[in-house]
Amino acid sequence: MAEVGGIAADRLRSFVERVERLEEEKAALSADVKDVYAEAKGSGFDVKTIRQIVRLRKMDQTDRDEQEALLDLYKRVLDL
Amino acid sequence: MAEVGGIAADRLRSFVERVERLEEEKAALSADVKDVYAEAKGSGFDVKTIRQIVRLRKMDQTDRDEQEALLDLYKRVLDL
Amino acid sequence: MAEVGGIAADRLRSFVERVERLEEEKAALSADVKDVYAEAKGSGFDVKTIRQIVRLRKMDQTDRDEQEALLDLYKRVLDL
Amino acid sequence: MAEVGGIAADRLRSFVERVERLEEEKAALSADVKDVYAEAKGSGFDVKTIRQIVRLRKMDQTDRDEQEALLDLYKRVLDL
DNA sequence: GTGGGTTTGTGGCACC
DNA sequence: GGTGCCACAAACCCAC
Repeated sequence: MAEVGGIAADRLRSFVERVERLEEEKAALSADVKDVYAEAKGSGFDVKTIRQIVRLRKMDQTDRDEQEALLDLYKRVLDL
Repeated sequence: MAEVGGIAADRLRSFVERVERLEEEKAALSADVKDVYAEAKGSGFDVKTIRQIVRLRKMDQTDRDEQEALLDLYKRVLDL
Repeated sequence: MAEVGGIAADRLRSFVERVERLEEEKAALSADVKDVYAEAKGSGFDVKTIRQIVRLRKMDQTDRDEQEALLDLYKRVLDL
Repeated sequence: MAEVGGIAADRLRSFVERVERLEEEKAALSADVKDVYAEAKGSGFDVKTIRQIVRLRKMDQTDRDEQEALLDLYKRVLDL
C-alpha cells in the first residue's frame, strides 16, 4: 500500500464504504423490527413474550439440527 | 387476547412472521458484510484494522477524542 | 484522578491487577478443560461429541427455564 | 464404546462431569471479574478504559506497536 | 442509572 | 500452513 493517494487507497475506501452501507441497511431493518414490536405493543400484545416466541421458533430449528447431528454420531459410535 | 383461535391470534402470528422476515434479511446482510471483509482480505488488507476504522468512523469526533484522552491518562498512571 | 502518582493510581493499579489475576485463573481452568478433553481423546472418545454433550446438558437447563417462563406468561395471557 | 452400560459409559460420564465442574469454576471467576469492574466503577473509574488497559497489557509490545502502526496507516490513507 | 438481552468481535479448533 | 467455523466474551441498547 505504498500509494497512499492511489489505487490501494481507493480500494480501501471502497471496502470501508461498502461495509458502512450494508451496516446502515442492517440498522434500518433493526429499526423496522423495532417498529413492528411497537405496533404489536400498541395492539395490546406483550413485546417481551413475542421476542421469546421468535427466539424459541429459531432455537427449535437449531436444536433440531444439533439433535440430529448428535444422533447420527451416536449411531455411528454404536455401529447402528 | 381472549380469542385464541380468532382475530388476536392471527394478529400475533402476523407480528411474529414479520419480525422473522426482517431478521432473515438482516442475516443476509450480515453475510454480505462477511463477504466484503473476505474480499478485502484477499486484496491484502488487514480485516481487523478495517473493522477498527469502521468503528472509529461511526463514533462522534468528540467521543473519539475523549476515549483517546482517557486511555492516555490511564496509560500514564500505570506507566504503560 | 489528579494525583497520578498517588492514591488513585494505586487503586487503579490494584483493580487492573485483580482482574489480571482472575483472568489468569480462568486461563488455567481453560487449560484444565483442554487437558480433560485430551485425556478423553486418549481413552478413545470423540472430543467433538463430548463437547456437544456438555453443550446440550447446559442448554437443556436453559431451555427448560425459558419454557417455564413462557408457559407462565401464556397462562397469564389466557387468564388460566 | 461397545459397553454402553458398562466401563466406557462410566468413563464418558466422568469426563463430562469433570468438564462441567471446571466450566462452573470458570463461570464463578467470570462473576468475580464482573464484581471487580463494578467496584472500580463505584470508585469513579471508567470500566471500558480499564478493559482496554488489561487488553493492552496482555499484548506483546511488538504486536501492540504493529497494530497501532497499521491503524495509523489506514487512518492516513482515509484522511481520518 | 442499573440490569438483561442482543449483537458484534475475537480467539481457538478442526479440516483441508 | 492456511482457512473456515464455532463458541465464548465484550460492547451496545433498551426497558425498567
